[in-house]
Amino acid sequence: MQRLTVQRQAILDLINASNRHWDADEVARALVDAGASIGIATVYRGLAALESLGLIDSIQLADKKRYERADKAHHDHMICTGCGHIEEFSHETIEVLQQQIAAEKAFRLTGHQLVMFGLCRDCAEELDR
Amino acid sequence: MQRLTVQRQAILDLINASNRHWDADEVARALVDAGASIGIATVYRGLAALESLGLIDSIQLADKKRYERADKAHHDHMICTGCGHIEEFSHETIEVLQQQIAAEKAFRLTGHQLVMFGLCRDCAEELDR
DNA sequence: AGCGTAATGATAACCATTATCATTATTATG
DNA sequence: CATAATAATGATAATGGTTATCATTACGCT
Ligand SMILES: [Mn+2]
Ligand SMILES: [Mn+2]
Ligand SMILES: [Zn+2]
Ligand SMILES: [Zn+2]
Repeated sequence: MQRLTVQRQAILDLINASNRHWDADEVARALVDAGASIGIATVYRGLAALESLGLIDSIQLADKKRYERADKAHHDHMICTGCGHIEEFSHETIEVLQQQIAAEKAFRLTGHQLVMFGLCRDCAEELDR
Repeated sequence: MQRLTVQRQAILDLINASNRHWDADEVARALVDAGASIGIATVYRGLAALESLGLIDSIQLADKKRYERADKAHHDHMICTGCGHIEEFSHETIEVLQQQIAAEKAFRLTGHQLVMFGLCRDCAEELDR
């Protein structure tokens, strides 16, 4: 990315101003709703460009990729299969153990993604009721 | 699944006879190459049906779903981004810590997927050379 | 101002997966 | 056994997220 265009700045601002995990379509809709003019292809390219610079982070879910602010410490995700709510967590021991496992297998670790699935408190209660 | 048809039995046998992580297309091709007659739609349906019965397991990767034998103990995966090699591992402490984290957040945990990315020994050496 | 190049946006293409639907196979029933 | 009910198959269309194409526009620089 050589140019931080107005479109890319708008994407970055939108994501940085929230704690959500956005998919490309949500970003496009939010920007258009806010009066911006941006095509969906530009959103996809902008998200990829911003991520490659480390300005935003992403998680790859089963159906789609979701983007979030990069100015938070590394964390993993717990997703409610009932309502879609995403809870963040981090656990230093889990991180260290992963490095140990990689070392044992002679893997040069470059990244990881831990996603836990389940029901949030509300959805679990609703189900029990 | 009410009927374990010859097609579904063939899918199950193929997967059970290997340690690979198969995608739908690979399963279809392998069966056709082995002389079976099976359509790709039937493979997709068969894989889903077998999984829902717990007869096979799956991991959801970024681009596609991959299936494997279910008669192994639970494990997670480390994937080489160089050659695609998939290494399996399991770590009891990581499993327990996940349950603790879920309990703290009042999540009713139903599953998880931990994928580590990196370079296997061979690919790392190749890169250094 | 003019040139070189990166980015945009509409749209086509791609790819994995699911839906449709007529046909076939299997199971249940008389 | 014959036949009805229904589940599964397979060819193919459709879907949905994402990437590629390409003409046009915007930007940075001299
Ligand atoms: Mn997050
Ligand atoms: Mn495995
Ligand atoms: Zn929920
Ligand atoms: Zn490798």
